[in-house]
Amino acid sequence: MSNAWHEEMQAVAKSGGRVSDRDIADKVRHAVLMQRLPPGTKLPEITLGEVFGVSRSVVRKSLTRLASEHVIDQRPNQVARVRAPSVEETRETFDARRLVEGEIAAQLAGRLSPEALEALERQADLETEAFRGGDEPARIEHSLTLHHLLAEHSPNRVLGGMLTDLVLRTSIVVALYKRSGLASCYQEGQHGRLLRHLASGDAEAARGAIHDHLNGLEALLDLSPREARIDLMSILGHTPEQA
Amino acid sequence: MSNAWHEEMQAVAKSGGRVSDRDIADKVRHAVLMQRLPPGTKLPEITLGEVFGVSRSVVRKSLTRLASEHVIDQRPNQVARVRAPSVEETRETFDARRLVEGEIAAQLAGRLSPEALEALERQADLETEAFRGGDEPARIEHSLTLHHLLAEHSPNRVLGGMLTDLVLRTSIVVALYKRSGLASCYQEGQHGRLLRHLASGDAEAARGAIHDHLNGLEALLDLSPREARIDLMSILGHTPEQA
DNA sequence: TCTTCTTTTTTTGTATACAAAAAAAGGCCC
DNA sequence: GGGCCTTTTTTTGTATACAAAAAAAGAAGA
Repeated sequence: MSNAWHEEMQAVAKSGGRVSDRDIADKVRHAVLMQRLPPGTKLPEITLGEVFGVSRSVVRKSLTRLASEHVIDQRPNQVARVRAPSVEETRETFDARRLVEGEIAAQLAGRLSPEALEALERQADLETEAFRGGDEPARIEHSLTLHHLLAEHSPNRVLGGMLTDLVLRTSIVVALYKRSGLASCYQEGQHGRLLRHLASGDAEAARGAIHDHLNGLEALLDLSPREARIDLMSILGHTPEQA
Repeated sequence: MSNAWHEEMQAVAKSGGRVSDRDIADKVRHAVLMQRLPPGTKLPEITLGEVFGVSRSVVRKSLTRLASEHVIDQRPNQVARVRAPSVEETRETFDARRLVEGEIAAQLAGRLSPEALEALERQADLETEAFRGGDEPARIEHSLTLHHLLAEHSPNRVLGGMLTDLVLRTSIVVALYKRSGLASCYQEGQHGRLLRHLASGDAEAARGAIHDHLNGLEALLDLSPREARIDLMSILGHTPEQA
């Protein structure tokens, strides 16, 4: 294991107390989201267990969980690796999320309690603040929370669960394919516009706001010729961060 | 463990050779789908292991898998049980499936290869045959296969995966809430109509066919006052098939 | 007879040991 | 130097043992 990886994992491990499989999954997921564990990174059970101070049994459960969330790849008799979604899958993920989140926004329009709306607005404000302050990790967190709130408030819990999954998967591919020069994916006023339509109760306008928001986000990605590079990377087993 | 349950599981166990976690999950899922393991049924790890001839390690993995598919409920320190989706969740599942499968059908219209179309038609014919022959389990299998084929052929693999999940969940609630007098949920000519629109390339007609098909199916269910009964059952831990 | 508390049994959570498979390293020949 | 085979090491798959929690059974009292 390389030093960088090990140190990252040490930092990621819970300071004290017992850790559950959920804790480990949370930490690893977050590290992937924050691009501290790049695609292809190996996640051996023993190492993970040592870092978090638990045995393989617990680690195994968390890995299974992460695999079902499409965060890692888990093939029989092989070490789990951080997944590298292709550009094709990226487009498909956005497509699916437009459909699902658009529908949820439409269903939610005009049916949100004042408290829920206020909570959403608070998140939007926090995101803007973090952007103005140049704290991109915080901005991402706040943006994610906003969309997760949307999923939670969905009257249809099944659709809501699907959105939670899609928000995670989109975040991963955004982190992966963001144009290199780009400092932030913040889109001025977009969340505000969505919230206005949700409050006023215009379902189709809310759906449209979601579509525009996601189209804008997808447009900030570099989805051109990397395809081949990524595929070769995973096929040849070339891992960037460790031997 | 009651005799009925144990015998059912014996029957369900693979005849010979080693069994993987996937095998066990497949068998249990199928038994749930065929209503041979009613909601609330306990699935203790040791018993399952004994029946399939493997240790708890393997069983645990299969249970985790089934939980992520929403087939069973798995709470900390409690035995896994076959899930009993509420009527509310049933409606939400249908709603979600209408959205996703409708979109897939629309995207697929006019884009299916002749071979794919032929395979779909073969499944529809097999279903009709099984219905005419009065073999309901076989009819269900063929109907399921048809929708799974649709999911597989989806150009959007992410949406396809979501549909696979939703088809399973719908089947479970159909088995659970089917009106008691009803012999079959077969809907004359519906699959044929869908396939015609898929072949002719009329996207909105294909979407409409899916909507009608699912609405018709939902209408065959008894979604009235049981809500309370089911909830009490799971809350009070009253299990029908075993002590 | 019903309730409540205690004791026993069952069942899951976690760690660990050993076998099998895959990956890596080393040595060999060209 | 580069490719190929053998050996070693690493890593996962599975079974099992023991502790902790939950469920069930039993006993005592009203």
